[in-house]
Amino acid sequence: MSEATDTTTNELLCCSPLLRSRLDHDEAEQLAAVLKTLADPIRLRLVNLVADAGEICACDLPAVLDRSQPTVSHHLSQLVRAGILEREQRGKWAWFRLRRDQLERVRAALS
Amino acid sequence: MSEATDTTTNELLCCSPLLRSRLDHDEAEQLAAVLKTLADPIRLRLVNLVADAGEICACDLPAVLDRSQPTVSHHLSQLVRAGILEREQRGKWAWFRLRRDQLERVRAALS
DNA sequence: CGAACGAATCGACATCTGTCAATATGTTCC
DNA sequence: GGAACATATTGACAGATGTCGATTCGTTCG
Repeated sequence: MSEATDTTTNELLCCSPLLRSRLDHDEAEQLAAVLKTLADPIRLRLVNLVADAGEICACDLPAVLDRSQPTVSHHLSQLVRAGILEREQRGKWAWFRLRRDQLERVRAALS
Repeated sequence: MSEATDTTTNELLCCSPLLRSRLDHDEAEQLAAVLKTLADPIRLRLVNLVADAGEICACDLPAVLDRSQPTVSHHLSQLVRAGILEREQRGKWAWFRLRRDQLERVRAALS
């Protein structure tokens, strides 16, 4: 494959506002799933890093986070799967950007 | 003891805005802890119920949530410990209210 | 093609979590 | 005090989760 492969972006999410409308079982499950993805210190630091830097390369992260390469890869996958990050392949490196709109949806779901 | 025992209110929380300032390890841990408390479908439904009703009695919840009394009690404890709910003893019943300010802090931490 | 390297997947493991039955604690009321 | 009832705590257990080492996959470049 060539440069700039696509942006494996999962469009999940969620949810009517927790404090303002009735939440059914499915919505509760979905919102819980997204929150669970965010509810980890390493993943929060990833979001924080990418928010600050604009984009981050997976190659730098094991050193920054003091976690093994497979562990970092696993956390990144979870964030992409939840729709919080988007992934872009550039040559042999994987770059990640924040999907601010999706994070905003989570915030809105807590209103 | 008599009526209206106090409001076992834990004042935890948290955090500087995730997208706008550097998050250190401790802040990441604290925010992750609060999010983890919210990241469960039963607990989200509890928050949703209490937001709608103003206050809820523990006595009704096992039926509403289709969970055993100990399980419901456990979830309520977690929410109180995280500062999301406040508990009030009235006679032999336990009533819970939402701490909207605390939930708002969580939302703010995701901004 | 083959070597080199970045990232994903697999397998294993310790820990955490949600759940319930059984029991204990606390409160009311006779 | 003692019966009745609401809630919390304890103990046990299955399933999920975070982690790493080893391996595989994918890409680049001699």
